[in-house]
Amino acid sequence: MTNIREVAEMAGVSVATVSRALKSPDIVSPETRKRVLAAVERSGYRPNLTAVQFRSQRTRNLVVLVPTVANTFFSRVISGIQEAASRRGYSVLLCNTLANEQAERDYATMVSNRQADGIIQLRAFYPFDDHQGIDPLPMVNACEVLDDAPCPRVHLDNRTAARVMTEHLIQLGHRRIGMIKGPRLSPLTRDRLRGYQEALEDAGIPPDGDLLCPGDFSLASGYRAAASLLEQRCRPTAIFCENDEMAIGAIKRVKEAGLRIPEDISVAGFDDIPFARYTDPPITTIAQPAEDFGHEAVALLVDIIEGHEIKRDTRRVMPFELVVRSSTGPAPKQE
Amino acid sequence: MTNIREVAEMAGVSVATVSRALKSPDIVSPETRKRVLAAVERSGYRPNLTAVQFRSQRTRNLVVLVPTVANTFFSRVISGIQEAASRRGYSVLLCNTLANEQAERDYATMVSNRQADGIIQLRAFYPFDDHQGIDPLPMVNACEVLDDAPCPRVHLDNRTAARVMTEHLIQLGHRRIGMIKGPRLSPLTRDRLRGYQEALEDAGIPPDGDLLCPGDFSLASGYRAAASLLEQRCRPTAIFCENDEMAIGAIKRVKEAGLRIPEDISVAGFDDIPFARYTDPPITTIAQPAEDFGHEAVALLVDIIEGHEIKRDTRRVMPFELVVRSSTGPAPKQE
DNA sequence: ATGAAAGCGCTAACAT
DNA sequence: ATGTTAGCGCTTTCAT
Repeated sequence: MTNIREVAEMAGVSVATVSRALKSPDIVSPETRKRVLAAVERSGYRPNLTAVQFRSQRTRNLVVLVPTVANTFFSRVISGIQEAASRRGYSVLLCNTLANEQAERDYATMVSNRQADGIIQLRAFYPFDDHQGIDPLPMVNACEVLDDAPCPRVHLDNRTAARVMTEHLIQLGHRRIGMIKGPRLSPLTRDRLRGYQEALEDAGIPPDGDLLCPGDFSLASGYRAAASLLEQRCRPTAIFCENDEMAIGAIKRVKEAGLRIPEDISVAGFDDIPFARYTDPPITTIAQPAEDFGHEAVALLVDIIEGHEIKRDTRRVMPFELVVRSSTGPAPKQE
Repeated sequence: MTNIREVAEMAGVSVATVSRALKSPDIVSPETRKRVLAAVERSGYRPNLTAVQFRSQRTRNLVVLVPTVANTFFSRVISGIQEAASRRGYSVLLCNTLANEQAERDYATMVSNRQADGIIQLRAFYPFDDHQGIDPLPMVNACEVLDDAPCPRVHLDNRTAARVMTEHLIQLGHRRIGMIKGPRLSPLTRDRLRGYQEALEDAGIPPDGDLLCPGDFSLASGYRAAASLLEQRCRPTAIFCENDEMAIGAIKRVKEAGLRIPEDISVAGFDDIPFARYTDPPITTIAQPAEDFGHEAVALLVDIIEGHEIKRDTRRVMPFELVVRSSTGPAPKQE
């Protein structure tokens, strides 16, 4: 493997000149530059990136912590992150953490180990044991955000979005609206639940704990939760699921019970994943600008890394959109 | 940020001893080791990974080129890769290439730049401009493989799998079997097509080009292709899709045409993604051990990196399984 | 515009 | 068992 010294010898210049010809071509005379470039070409020289990173104390790598890449919403966010990162000259190290806190901490050490310049966490967990002497902390929290993260956040107004969906259902005449929730401890679940409760309250509908079912964002959990909702003596006429996967699971269960959607029961989702318009019936859901979450997160993180003043409590609240399809309809007449 | 010298001073030893106490604790006296560890603890010292990598000429990073992480099959492969890699002490740099050859070449330079020790390519494209002096080439090609890749391969016997699926359909009495193909130039598409054709031939069914529809593995392309298949004056009684996403698209279109599945027309997929059992009806498909593709690829790649003798033409052919659900059924009676 | 040289933090060969 | 030291390849002062 050719190194910079060999190129310098070939071109008859010093290593410093080779370095300059490559990094800041304008401060090198055109003629010298040409000779250097020729030598680079001829020798097949490639700068040793580990040496560059070591020397310059910058890796131009970004660590992204994602609970699971096997999720159509996150994979869109990731695409957005990669696009924005490469536009700014950064590579991304994608880490599938399966929501494992230890794995997240381990990956976060890549930053304190200088293997990466910053970190984007897509889950509500703070992976640094402490600041480890790094300040400002090169981290951005996006999608599912921590209430007290010591770093900028990019997120949806989940409360309002859930409220809008619930109001849509109420407007259709539903009064018994079941909810299939996400994981217990997630702030996202808490906010969506709050929005749902507020909408009910505003409409004067008394809350009913029996209508709340736990889920974990998986297809199977939606299926199971729907089963328990349908068993109730006075079953809901609508089910609001905290994501589309669970809505798909719920739809399957509802159909197996011989009920029609939306005539007998409405089902709503959240996220607007590509599959949502291919189900039977297509799912009414909340669309989020997934790629833009990635763009924003990268923009903020790179600003931090490059030393721009970014306040710790910066927030970007992304817009959402209610997408009405045919899985929701008027509440059935009272029997 | 503390460095090794400061730790050495704190512990009253040389930097070499600190390095040894951390890397090979057994060759350092217990007492010294204790003092070093205490100093490390007290100072919050973390080895500078870029320095370690630079010095040791090894990064313990693996580059993974994936056409799109937004794919339930690939994301399982990725999970398998990450699991196997971390078990062996490697990190993975996941690169979403969107099947862009230039992006793949760019990422491949991370290996020649020594930012990574090896590369796993999940697509049938060879991303190195030449061997760039590296030999044996630290690359493994998995999932969709190149016929003439100069490196080990991990793949399915796509031809046989497609043949098995087609035979399943033929056994159900189908004679007009449409096929929704993947992208034109993919070897995977070619092999699955071949298996389909062979099964027809064996059954004495003459080939009919009109039954072949192009697709691109997306939901939308399955929908479109099914539309064109249904328009034919003598439409197929079964449609075999080269992946489950296209099958889901096709199912939607078939239902919109007022046809019942499988009574009027059967639809089969490939991959057995999680959604496949949640569609209405659930999809008959070919299951692949996605995570195992990742495990195998990592095992081979690490062997190459660590200098074990691995033949260039090594192949691992992974098993598949026909999963019969209810989207396929007996061919309708002739009218 | 160019060169000489220091040094980033670490590992490993060599010396003790 | 421990210390001394060279040097990995590069960038970047500081001279010229």
